[in-house]
Amino acid sequence: MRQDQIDQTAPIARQLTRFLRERIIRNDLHPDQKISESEIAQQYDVSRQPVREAFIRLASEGLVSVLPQRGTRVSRIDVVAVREARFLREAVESDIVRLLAEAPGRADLAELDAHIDRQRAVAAGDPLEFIRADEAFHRTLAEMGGKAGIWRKVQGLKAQMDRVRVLSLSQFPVNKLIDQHAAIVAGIAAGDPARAEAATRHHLREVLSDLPQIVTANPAFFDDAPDGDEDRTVIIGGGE
Amino acid sequence: MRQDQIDQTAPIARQLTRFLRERIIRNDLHPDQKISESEIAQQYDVSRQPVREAFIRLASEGLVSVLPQRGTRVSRIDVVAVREARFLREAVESDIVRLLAEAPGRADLAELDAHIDRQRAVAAGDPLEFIRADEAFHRTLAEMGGKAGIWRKVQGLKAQMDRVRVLSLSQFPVNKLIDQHAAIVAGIAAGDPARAEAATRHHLREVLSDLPQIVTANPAFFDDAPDGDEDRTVIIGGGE
DNA sequence: GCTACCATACTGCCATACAAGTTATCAATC
DNA sequence: GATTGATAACTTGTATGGCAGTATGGTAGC
Repeated sequence: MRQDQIDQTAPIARQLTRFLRERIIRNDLHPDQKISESEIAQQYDVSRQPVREAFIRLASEGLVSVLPQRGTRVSRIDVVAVREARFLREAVESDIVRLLAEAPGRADLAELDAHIDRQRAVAAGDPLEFIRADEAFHRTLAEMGGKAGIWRKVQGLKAQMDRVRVLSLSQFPVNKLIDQHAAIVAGIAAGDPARAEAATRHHLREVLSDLPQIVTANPAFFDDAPDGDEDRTVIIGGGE
Repeated sequence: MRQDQIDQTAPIARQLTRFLRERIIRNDLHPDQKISESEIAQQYDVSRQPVREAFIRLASEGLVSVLPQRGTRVSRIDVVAVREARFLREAVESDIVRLLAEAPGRADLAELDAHIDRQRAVAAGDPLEFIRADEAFHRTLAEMGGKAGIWRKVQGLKAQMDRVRVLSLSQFPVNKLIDQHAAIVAGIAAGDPARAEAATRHHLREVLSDLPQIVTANPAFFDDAPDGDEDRTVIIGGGE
């Protein structure tokens, strides 16, 4: 059914982390679903250990929560984290775009146009495919701006955001989003930092504009009082 | 030498995570220092497995970086992450303080005063002790504001910030910081949200004001191009 | 003296086995 | 029928052994 296959030569735990993360985001593993180490291990025909390590990584991203001796379950979507991720993206990406607009030679406009063409091509097809194209577009911007490092940092938080996007796939105003992408590129091409930045902020603010409706439509998927991974309450150990 | 002792009845891996995190923050384990699973396991007289899992957690916090088949070493301090953490703290805490000032009954002023008294008591002693008191103060604010959940989320990022604070301990203008704390409490007590918020922002902006000097004074501790934990470059797996 | 090579001593990674705690099941008892 | 208690079937946690890949030191060959 799935085509995610383990490559025995590469580190298994990290592959599993990627696979499971994707399955959670695309809602193949849905919130509150219980997943056990042995169950997943059997599915991928590996031992329990790498699965366990993947769980630890996913737990630190807030995608699953492990209850000692009781089980592991997929976390609900943390609305607060989603808003934070969106906020962070806006801060980072608007900065990047401004940079690109200020130094015209830096951005490969032809490549950006190609990205937009691709988005239009898949707009009518599989929504997941569009999200991938969208992802590639934004990542390319970050790379051109020389901010690939920061981009990767944001990704961890972005996973929560992507889960929401998958949920809202059906009512996705895809063409509008593509037009907004085009507007960003146009701002860069014109060498107009203010315009490019404004277009980016506008775009990212609109992406989750329908978050409240999605939450009320799928209450079981969201959580208002999420439980963190472990105890970080005291960074510098108590002395008394 | 150390008093951090493993409690065999509680989950070992999580205890180790806490111990090692503290040792990194307090610079007992310094940047670029190589640490191996077996070495740490021997120190705490446990098996390698929980150590390994602690490493994974610390890696996802950016405190160590594991190089497959090569070794694990303490990460340098990521200046970008430090700034981000400070920024996030300002956003969260100024919001919390404003909330407390708006609803006067909410904050236990006596407890806050007690915190400040404690800070003055330890101001001249062990600098680490002051950081703990400071930490407790800010955490209490978050709890009173009912934002303990968000607070814990920020903690993960804050670890990087704390490392810097430990480095700058000697030249810490401790009394000034305490006065700023008092100003925040005064704002809350007066029921003046704007004043309380301003005091908070001013305080948090000053905490790392000497970051540049610290960086130039200890260049070996900081890194400009940190390497993330693992590959998060593609959230939704490539399809082409 | 310099380079290429090989043995050795590491490293992190994975599989397996065992331990300890939690939940579910079901039967005996009131 | 409702409650209680033992037991079995889970769960995650830990310990151990062996594996493959990497750095290191020394040595043979040039």
